Amino acid sequence: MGYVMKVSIPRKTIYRLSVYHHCLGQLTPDAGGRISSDALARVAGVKPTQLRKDLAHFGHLGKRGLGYEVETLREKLAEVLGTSKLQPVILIGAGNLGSALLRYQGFAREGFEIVAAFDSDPEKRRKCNNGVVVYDLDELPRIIRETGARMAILSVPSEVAQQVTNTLVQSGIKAILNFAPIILQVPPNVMVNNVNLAVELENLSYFVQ
Amino acid sequence: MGYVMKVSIPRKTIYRLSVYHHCLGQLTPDAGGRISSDALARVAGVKPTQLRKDLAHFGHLGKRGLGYEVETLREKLAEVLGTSKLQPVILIGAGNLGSALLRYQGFAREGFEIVAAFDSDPEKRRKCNNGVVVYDLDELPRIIRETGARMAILSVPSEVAQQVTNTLVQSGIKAILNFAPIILQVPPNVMVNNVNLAVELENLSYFVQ
DNA sequence: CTGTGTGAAGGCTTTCACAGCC
DNA sequence: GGCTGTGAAAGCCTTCACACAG
Repeated sequence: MGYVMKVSIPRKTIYRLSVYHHCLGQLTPDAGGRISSDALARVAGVKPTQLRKDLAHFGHLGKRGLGYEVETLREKLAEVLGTSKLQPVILIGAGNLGSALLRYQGFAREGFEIVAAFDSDPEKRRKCNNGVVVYDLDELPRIIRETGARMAILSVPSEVAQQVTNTLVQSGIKAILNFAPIILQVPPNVMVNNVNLAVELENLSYFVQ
Repeated sequence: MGYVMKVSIPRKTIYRLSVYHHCLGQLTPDAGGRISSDALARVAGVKPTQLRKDLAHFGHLGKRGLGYEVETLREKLAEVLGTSKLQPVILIGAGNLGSALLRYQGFAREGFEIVAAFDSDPEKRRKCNNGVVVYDLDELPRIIRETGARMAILSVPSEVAQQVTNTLVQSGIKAILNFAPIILQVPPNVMVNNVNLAVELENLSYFVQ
C-alpha cells in the first residue's frame, strides 16, 4: 500500500514515449533480446541521453553495460501510456477526413478501437464505414455511456466544433484529438491535442523561402 | 540597400504565427479595423504577452493604446510565412489518407495548391482525384522540375517512405509534411514536419488514465 | 570495458513588470 | 487611460560529465 509520489512527467517526455514505443518495433534486438539507448535513440531521432532521462522517470528499466530488454520496455511503455488494454474511441464527423480516419489502420495497431462514429448528415450514416456504425449526433450521450469511451476524434467543420465539444465534455469525454482548425474551450480536466494540417504546411512554407 | 540582421526566429514562434494567421479570420475587428493582443491571444489559445513578443520579431506592427490593424497584420504574417503567393505542393501516396488530403479544402484556403499526386498503384492512378492527376512514381523528378514544387506531402506506407524521400530530396524538394510513422533521414537543408496520428492518440491516452 | 542513471550546467521559452507611445 | 514593446526574471527542457553497475 505504498505511496506513489505524484511527480508530474513533462508533456514532451510523454510524447516521446509514444515515439519510442513505435520505434521498438522497427529494430532488431541483440542476441539477448536487448537494445542500447544509442540504437533506439537513433531511430527515434533523439539524443541517447534524452532517451535515458525520459525512461529514468519510470524506474531502473535498463541494465548498465547491457541496455534495455526490448519486451520488458515495450510492456512498460504500453502500461505507462495506458495502451496495454484496448482503448475505445469515438469519432465525430464522418466526412472527407473523418472517413479516412475510420479506415486508418494505424490506430488499431496501437491499441485503439473506434467503436462508433457520428455525423449529422443522414447520407453519411447510410453506409457503415469499415464495420463501424455511423450514428446521429443525438445518440452521442447514450453511446458514450454504453461504450465507456473517454477519448474522441473530432473531424467536424470548425463552425460546429465547439458545440459538439460541449456535448462531448458533458457526456464524460476526457480527451479529444481535434482536427478542426480552432482552439476548443474545455474545462481543465479535459485534454485536447490539436492536429492542424494547414498550419503544419504553412510552417514548412516559412523554411522553404 | 540596408543589411538585414539574420536573427533566427524560434521555431515555436513561427508555428504560432500560422495559428495567429488563421485566427485573424475568426474574429471581428473594432471600428477602426483593429484588434488587441488580448483578443487575438484568447482565440489563439496563448497569453497576450507571448503574442506580442512573437510579433515584435518582425517590427513595430501594433500601435500602443490601439492594437494591431487586422489587414496589415494578416498581410505581414502571410509575407513572413511565405504564403502571400500560391505555393505549389505535390502529394505522394494516394491511398486512404492521401486521397482524403487531396480533397481537403483547408490547404487551398491557406494558399497551397496540390499540383500533382503520385502513387505506385495503377488502380489509384485511374481516377484523377479532385481534378488532380495521379502520376506514377517514375514521373516524380520530371513533374517536380516542371511545377517548381518545393514542398511535398508524404502519405505512403512506412516501408517505402525513406526510399521515396530520397527521390524527393534528389529532385529538389526542400520541405516534407510526413504522415508515415517513421523518422526520415534527410540532409540538413531539408525540413520535415511529422504528423503521427497514432502518437497523438497514444499521448492523449496517458492523460485519460 | 560497456552502457545506464543522474546531479549540475547550459540553453531556450515563457512570463513578469513596467517603460513608452497613442 | 489603454495597450504595445521589451529588458529582466523565472521556468522548463536538454545536454554534459561522470559516477556506477554488470
